[in-house]
Amino acid sequence: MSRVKDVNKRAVIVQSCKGLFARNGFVATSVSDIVRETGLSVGTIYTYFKCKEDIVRAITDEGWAELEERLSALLGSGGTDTEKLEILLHGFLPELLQDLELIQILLGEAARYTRLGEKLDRLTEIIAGLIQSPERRPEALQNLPTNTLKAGLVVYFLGILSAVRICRSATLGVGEGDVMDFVTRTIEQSLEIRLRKT
Amino acid sequence: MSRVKDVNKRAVIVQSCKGLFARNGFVATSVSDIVRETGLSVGTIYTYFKCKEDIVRAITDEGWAELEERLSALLGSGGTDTEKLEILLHGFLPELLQDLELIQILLGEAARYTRLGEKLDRLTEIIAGLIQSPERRPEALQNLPTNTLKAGLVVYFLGILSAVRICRSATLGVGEGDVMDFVTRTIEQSLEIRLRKT
Amino acid sequence: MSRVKDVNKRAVIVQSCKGLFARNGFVATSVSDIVRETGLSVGTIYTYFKCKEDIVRAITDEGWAELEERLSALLGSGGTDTEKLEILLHGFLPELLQDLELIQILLGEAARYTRLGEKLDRLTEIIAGLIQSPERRPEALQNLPTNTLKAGLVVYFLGILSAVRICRSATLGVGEGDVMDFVTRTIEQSLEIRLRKT
Amino acid sequence: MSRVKDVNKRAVIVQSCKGLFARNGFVATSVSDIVRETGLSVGTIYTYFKCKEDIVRAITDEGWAELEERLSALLGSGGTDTEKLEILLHGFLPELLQDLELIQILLGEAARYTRLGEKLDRLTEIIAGLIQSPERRPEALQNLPTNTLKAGLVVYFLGILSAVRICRSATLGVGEGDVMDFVTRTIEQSLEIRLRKT
DNA sequence: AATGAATGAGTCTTCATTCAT
DNA sequence: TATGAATGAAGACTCATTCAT
Repeated sequence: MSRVKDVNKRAVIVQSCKGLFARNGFVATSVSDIVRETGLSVGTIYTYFKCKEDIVRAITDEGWAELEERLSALLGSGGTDTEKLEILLHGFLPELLQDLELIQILLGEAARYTRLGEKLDRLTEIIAGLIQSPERRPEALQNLPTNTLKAGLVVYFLGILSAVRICRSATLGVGEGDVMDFVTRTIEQSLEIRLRKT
Repeated sequence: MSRVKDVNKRAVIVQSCKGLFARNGFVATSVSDIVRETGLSVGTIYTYFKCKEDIVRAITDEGWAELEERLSALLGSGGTDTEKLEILLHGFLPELLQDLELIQILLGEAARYTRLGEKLDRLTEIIAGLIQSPERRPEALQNLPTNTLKAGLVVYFLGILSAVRICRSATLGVGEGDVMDFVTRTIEQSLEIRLRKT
Repeated sequence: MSRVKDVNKRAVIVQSCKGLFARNGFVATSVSDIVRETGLSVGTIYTYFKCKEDIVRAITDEGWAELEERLSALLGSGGTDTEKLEILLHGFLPELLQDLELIQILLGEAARYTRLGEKLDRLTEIIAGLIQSPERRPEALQNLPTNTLKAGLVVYFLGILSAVRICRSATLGVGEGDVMDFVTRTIEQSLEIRLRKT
Repeated sequence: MSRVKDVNKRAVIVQSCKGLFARNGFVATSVSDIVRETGLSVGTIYTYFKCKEDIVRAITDEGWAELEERLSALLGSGGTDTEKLEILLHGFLPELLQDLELIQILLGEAARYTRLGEKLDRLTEIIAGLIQSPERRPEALQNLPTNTLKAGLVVYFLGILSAVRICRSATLGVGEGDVMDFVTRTIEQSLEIRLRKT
């Protein structure tokens, strides 16, 4: 038997590329950058991925899948909708923001290679279901056409991610904390609930 | 006696590159793409810009300056704050969304070459001033720490732009109209005003 | 106790490569093409042959040896020279043309790796001996310097093979049947014999 | 104005590649071989040809066109058919054999990129017309079906070229002179004419 | 000012071959 | 013996930029 395909090496590639792509962009990252960063040989990169594009796809698909898993784990654990929203805000969102590299890639040029539309669709579906559940009272939300609600979720979601992304990379007079602060207030107000502080 | 640099040609380059960069990304656009699109020669491109980066910078700096000008023109014309907000929503925002190419570039990889942070700072400054003016009643807004408000504006601003951008490029179950619908409702509700329909 | 090198596997490699080399050329055929075609592993290929060149050499050497064997078998069976010529034309030549892959390789780039000269020498020797035998009458042939005769045989031989090769790969207004027709007529006429039809 | 596309450089490339392709084959010749041989830079190669294949095509198409021109020039000058055949044998054929590199390429792998079929068709058309003209007496030829005649011409043509090609590259007990000797005799005999010696 | 040929470092990818298992 | 992961040189081709004209 030959040496066996090493899960570690694949992971090293994915991990290095995540940083590289997030920092420099997908197109601007060369295979030799990847070679330098991973310490592997060119040939080895190509035994694990058949082309550069496949690496971004792996990063975003796997990253997103992990995210969705974590989300359903969090939401599947039962509890009232309010509790779930709390979990969403204080459990999921920070975790998501942790993985800014993934976001950077997802929202960057890689959008060309990733089915970002589908991914967002699935996510808004889940959250819209949660928010519009009969348990939730605010009339405003109940009467909102589903598509408008979804659009809102997308605006919020992308807005938060973009804002945090910009906060970190550009010199902006506003920080990540401010963004979270704003988000918390908005949710509390629009859903007429009170969430505990972080 | 030398001919004078031709403003037209510069404009052709800027205009063509705007489309090119928005569509294909900055790095992925080659100078020969630019040559093809403009119908000019390589040499001519380099007569007007000393390198590719300078073209993006011109696009975003000039584009943004124009945006800001338009904004102050709109807001400087007097009127109550509510009227100004209406103008913001129905005059400025659609105009901005018109120039999706600029947005695409601004939020894309070019962020590296553009001082996006500064630009956002200036914009939020203007709008925050408007919203927090004594004339506006909602306590919620009045009591909001300025930084939180600014963060909110950034979230909204980037969220709207990103959402519209994604709507157009990806297949998302939600359209541009839904986004605008959501935005209008949100402003009305949070500012406790009623805006006329588009 | 080690397993013995498997004659079958070697044959599979030779056979697959024959097709591959004939179809795509030697240089243009990659080892991974061979792996795909044979269903064997790279390592196994290298167990049976120490390099790619050795495979062409095996194909052409063994192929040619087989050809020569068949030829001497046909000619050794006795009979008049005219009968032998008939056998040559109707027995050997079609059989040879059957193996167009071998020809393709022999006349193609692989000529670099194969001692084609020697092989031709041996073949023309045999046929020249046959044609110039005292039993053959045509003065023209009898008086022909041996080298001229041999040159003629080479011209015919290569001409026929090349013509058939081209007929099959290019769109030529002339077919394999026409070539055979021509050859038969020529032999009949120059040797003043009458050969039965195919 | 910029430096003007240099016909010389194009010619240098074509000439160098002709040698390279003939000697080493098309696939086996790398662009860096071409760079080394021509003394030009990679980039320059690509300003004159958009890919490697285009170089072979240029070589074979232009080479063949030149050949055809020369042929019609020779044949168009009037004279009896016998004189024309003499010209063909002593004027055209040696000239053709001079350009062995072209032949090498034409008959080699490049056949894949070159419309060799068409080229042969045109050539045999011309010669067949010449041979079958009413002026020519030998019944044998007059009664020959045109396709058989053409096949014969192809066999002879390819046979001669291949034979000479092999003579020069391989160690064969037979030389180019023998080939020419054979060809002369064959033509004299089959056309019942007497050609002057070289 | 305008042109576009020239450049060679750099692009992604494939190659034949080796060798640990 | 059989395997196929590992390797890095080499493959064809493109790039942004320069500069002679």
